Amino acid sequence: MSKPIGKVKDATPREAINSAAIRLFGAMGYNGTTMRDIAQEVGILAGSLYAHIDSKESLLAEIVQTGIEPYLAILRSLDGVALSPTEKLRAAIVTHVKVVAANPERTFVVFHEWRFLKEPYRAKVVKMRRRYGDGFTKIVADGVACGEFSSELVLRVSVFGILGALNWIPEWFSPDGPSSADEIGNQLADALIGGLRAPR
Amino acid sequence: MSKPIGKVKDATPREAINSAAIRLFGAMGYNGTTMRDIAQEVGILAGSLYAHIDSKESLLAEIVQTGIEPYLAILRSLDGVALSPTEKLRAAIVTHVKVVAANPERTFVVFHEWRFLKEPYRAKVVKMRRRYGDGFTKIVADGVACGEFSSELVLRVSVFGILGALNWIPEWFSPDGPSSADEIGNQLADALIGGLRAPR
DNA sequence: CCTACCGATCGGTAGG
DNA sequence: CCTACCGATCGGTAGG
Repeated sequence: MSKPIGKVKDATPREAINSAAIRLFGAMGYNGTTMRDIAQEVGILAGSLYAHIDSKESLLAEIVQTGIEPYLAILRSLDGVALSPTEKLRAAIVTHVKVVAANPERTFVVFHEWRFLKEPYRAKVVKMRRRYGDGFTKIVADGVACGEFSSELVLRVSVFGILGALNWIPEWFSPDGPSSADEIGNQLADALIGGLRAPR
Repeated sequence: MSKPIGKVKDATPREAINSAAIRLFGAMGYNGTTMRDIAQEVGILAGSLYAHIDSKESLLAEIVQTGIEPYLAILRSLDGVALSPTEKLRAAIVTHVKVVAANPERTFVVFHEWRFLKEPYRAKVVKMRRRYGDGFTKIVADGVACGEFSSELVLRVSVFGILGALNWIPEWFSPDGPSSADEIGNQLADALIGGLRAPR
């Protein structure tokens, strides 16, 4: 009945190292994971890792960059498609969740550990993240006032949606930004409560 | 014109250590910060820190626990108050954002670094986090189908709200959970797109 | 709060 | 992929 937790499809040593690193970076953080931890998970000695990778940081960089790719692919697949902004936004959200679900651990590393990359890598990742945010911005901007709306309340997801939006605030909030905390709070409340309204 | 970045109100050595640790844990992560980093920021030597704190981990624990407190206070202040669920949810969201704005760095540490705490501390923090989530759940459950709805679109905040909800998914998603990725995606889309609907 | 230091462990390498 | 090891740095302590 218990699922065979698997490195099942780690065909190459490099793949085994990648998936071990994803697991460990996710569970203990990049800086909390040692090369010896990774080596043990793979079943080799620490020094032997360097036959397959250049450095710990390049390993993280590869995981993060490859991990963002499918998200950027979502936007590419929707670009120029004949859908209303509402339909596009729904498609982007639904597909995003599917990509998360296909590999939650990798995604966790992508969104939490990228910031420990140093400069050659960091700039590249920052650009990719910005491109993703810009894609959503464009869809929303395109559809400021069109389409239909229907809300089916589902408690669990709604609450996680609210908490996600709230807990993400420290990632983008700036005291020097254009909106006060009060304005932001009310705008978020509008956006999030809107989704909870029962259809009449 | 440049603001005086200040440890201005670090009256005691312990307060200076706390605020230095908050800055550094936020910028470089708990495991990426050394006691020597903190000591340097405070202006003393590493060993001298231990005249004021017990350990690196207890320092993080104190920051995280104290940092969650004002969030739990939001729920306490709303408990038993005569407001509709819609009003309560708005109040909770708005106040949450104000607490973030009052100390974004501390909040960043609270939501990102708590997971590096080990067991005596960790259980306590997990319980506090759960209590906060439960508070929102109760408000939402209380108001499943009542109140009015009005949406004022503000691009920036809406997009960050959407990305926050999405980027938070890996924190709670489980392949063994009650909903498929597709169900979750559509429920999130309902909730988030609802807030973008132009009022008619 | 400093001097002086500790055992442990880190990322990484040379040379097979 | 292993043996054997490196310089650096880690969290923390003893004794003032």
